[in-house]
Amino acid sequence: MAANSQFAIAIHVLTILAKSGDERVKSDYIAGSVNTNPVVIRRLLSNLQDANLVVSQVGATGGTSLAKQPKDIHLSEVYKALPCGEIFALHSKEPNQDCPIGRNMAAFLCGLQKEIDKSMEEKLNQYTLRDVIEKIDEA
Amino acid sequence: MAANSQFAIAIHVLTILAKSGDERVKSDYIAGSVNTNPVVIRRLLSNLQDANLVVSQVGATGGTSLAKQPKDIHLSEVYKALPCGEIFALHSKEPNQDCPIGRNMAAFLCGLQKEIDKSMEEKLNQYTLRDVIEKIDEA
DNA sequence: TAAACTGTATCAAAAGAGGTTACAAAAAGG
DNA sequence: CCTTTTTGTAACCTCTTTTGATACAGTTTA
Repeated sequence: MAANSQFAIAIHVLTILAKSGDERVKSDYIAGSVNTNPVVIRRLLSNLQDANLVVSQVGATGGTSLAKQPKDIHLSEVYKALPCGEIFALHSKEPNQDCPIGRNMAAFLCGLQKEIDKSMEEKLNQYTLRDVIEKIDEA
Repeated sequence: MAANSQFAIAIHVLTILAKSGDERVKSDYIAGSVNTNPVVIRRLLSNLQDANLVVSQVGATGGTSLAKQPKDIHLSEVYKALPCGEIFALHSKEPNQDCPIGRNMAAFLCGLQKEIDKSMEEKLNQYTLRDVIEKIDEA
């Protein structure tokens, strides 16, 4: 499949919004920087809006701006706002339940998945959008 | 996409091999427990073999067994043995290089990706195949 | 009322994963 | 040395997911 790049694009989009301060930014402009279609951006913004990270306004002079200060937007929030799947998938077909190993495998893997998710979330929680901007500015 | 479940299946397969000790196990048998096609299993075993986790033998009476003790197989090794993609993908199309944000985005994301990969690896390194077997046995 | 947006539905295109068949090569056993 | 069994791999198909694109309704401003 085309790999899921929504997290990467979300960081990009939020950085643009942060740089624009209170000014509303149009999906058309963002699409130009990200190099994709405006609808792709609006779809993504819709998710970010559901998570209260951005605010959009419809109509002429409409557009989107951040809902909070960059220092208050943790990358973990961004990740959670998106419909990303799990780190690794469980079996696509259920294992053979006649086999004692197959029978208990799913529960174990599910627990491991949760643990990894948690450690990833902790990692992403160490960074805010402000950190991202600083790193990009010094580059 | 059909999400990548190779890691999950790899753990399953290795657990079967561990339980079989020195006895060689045929891909047909493993496929039965995992509930998939033998070729899918052989493809996966090929990766595990490249990483020196298992040993296969061709020919009649052939099959596969572990290359080391379960206690010496860390889940991080299993993960690294597989051609899994990154945790999150970068932009599918390169961002607009005329935009200063787009220009520096890739480098930042790439670094973040590496950091997360590392913390995931550390997590997986805490478990060995023996731990898996113990957890499954007590279930 | 016209123009400029967002929000969404719908469809097409591209890529990846998993399943299947087929067959060469290797080993074992008569 | 021939038959059987099994791995290793290539080739192909299908299904699913993601992304890109078009279209259009609804909203806001002027």
